[in-house]
Amino acid sequence: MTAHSTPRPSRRERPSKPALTRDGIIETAVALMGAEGLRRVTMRRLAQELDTGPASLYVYVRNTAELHAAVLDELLGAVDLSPATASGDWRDRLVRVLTSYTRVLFEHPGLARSALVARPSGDRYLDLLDALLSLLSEGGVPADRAAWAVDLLLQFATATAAEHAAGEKDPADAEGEWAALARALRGASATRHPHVAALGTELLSGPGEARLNWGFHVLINGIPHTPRPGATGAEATGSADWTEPP
Amino acid sequence: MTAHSTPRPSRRERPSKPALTRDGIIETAVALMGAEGLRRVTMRRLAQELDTGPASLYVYVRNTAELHAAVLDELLGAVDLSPATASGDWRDRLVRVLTSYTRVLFEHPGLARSALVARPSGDRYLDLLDALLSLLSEGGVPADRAAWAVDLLLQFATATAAEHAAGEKDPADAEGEWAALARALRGASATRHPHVAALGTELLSGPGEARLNWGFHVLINGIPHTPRPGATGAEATGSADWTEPP
DNA sequence: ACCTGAACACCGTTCAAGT
DNA sequence: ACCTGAACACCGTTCAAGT
Repeated sequence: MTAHSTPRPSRRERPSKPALTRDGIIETAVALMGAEGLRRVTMRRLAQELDTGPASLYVYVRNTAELHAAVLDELLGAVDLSPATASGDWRDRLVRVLTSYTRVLFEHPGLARSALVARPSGDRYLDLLDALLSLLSEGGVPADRAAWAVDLLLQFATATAAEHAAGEKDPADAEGEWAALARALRGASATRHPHVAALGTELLSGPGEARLNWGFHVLINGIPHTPRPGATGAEATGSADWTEPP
Repeated sequence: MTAHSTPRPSRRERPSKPALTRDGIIETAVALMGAEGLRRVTMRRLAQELDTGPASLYVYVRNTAELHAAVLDELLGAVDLSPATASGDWRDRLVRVLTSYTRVLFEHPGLARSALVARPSGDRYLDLLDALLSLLSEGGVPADRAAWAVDLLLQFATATAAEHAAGEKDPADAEGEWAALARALRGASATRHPHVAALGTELLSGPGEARLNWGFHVLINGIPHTPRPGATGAEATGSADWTEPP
């Protein structure tokens, strides 16, 4: 029996226990999230899964926020970036990539919440940034503006997914919140809140997908019309010119 | 001594202990947040402040999310809505109201985080909605579009404030996250991530205020150019026309 | 040098049992 | 009817002490 054929000595209780490395920890975290949801991906529960104490994880991961960011970066591998190199209108393809990103986050809204605060910075995230920047560049968006635009687009997608984090655990809670807002809107006083009263629950209307799509298009239509302040020396006397012909 | 001049009997330990009512609880929560920050506004800590057990609070408040939403609504009283009824370009005045809203949230980014998931639905929030809707109406934005636009504008402002929730406790954490992303961007491979590499930390550049302002203007410029799908019978064969002349 | 048991200082929420 | 003590089932993070 040669060395290469020797199965590595398995630990007593779990033959396939992953090695305690950063990658192993994150891999286990992803699996745990798939099995039990993000809210079970805690330092303690994860340590338990790895047959160790929570303190051990702090050797490889700074804190819970960093752990979640790493998990998200892993998940970002599922985003479809192929439209970036396909043919067709750049705007449509931009929306396709962003929609794919949003769909991935919708699966784990809690992760979207974390992403707003602790952004991922791994390879998958850079892949996504690069794809979006290449589409904006193709669309003739100046580089300085694209740098800000990519943030704006991702922030909108992320925030939209994060909104669904309500009642990830208990759907009754989410319903309660929604119902409270709907009640408030329906009951709006025509004298104190005339515009709200006139619209009523129209303010909450429409399928989420249509609103998401509309939002993407508002941004994509607005970006070419909105130069960065001072970009071409227009800031002058304090109040920049915030519009520009297409 | 008549009844109206009789001071109400004070409880032994805290003469000015607020009554245990919903309003009293929320008032105390606001004070506690001012004194110790949002992360101390927990059911347990709040109960302690009110000299009772946490279970008592559940008679008046459904859960922690609802508590935070109520606190936020209270805070929204500080938003300056006066530009809504002032004179001048409606776009500028819209930005002024939104900037005031964002400034209030910046003081308590954790609350902005909650707001993305559990929106407030109190009077202050309706006041804000109505002010924004009146400005959009003044700008000639069709009502159905304004209903979605107001959401989009507030979501952007809220998400921007929420991003600052990183390191609300320990500034070192926030620095760590930011540094990690900056390192990743600077170290981007020119072959795998050419666009990211070309921009580098330009992606993180600029004062937050300028980016916020730019974002508002992108939205405000995009909204008049982007009809809601099917609004005027244009949806036809599945792919709506997502642009419109100003 | 590397790792971790045990502790510190907390959480949200529920419910049986009191008044 | 209204309220709550006590319990249940957890948290993140640190650090002294082990190997």
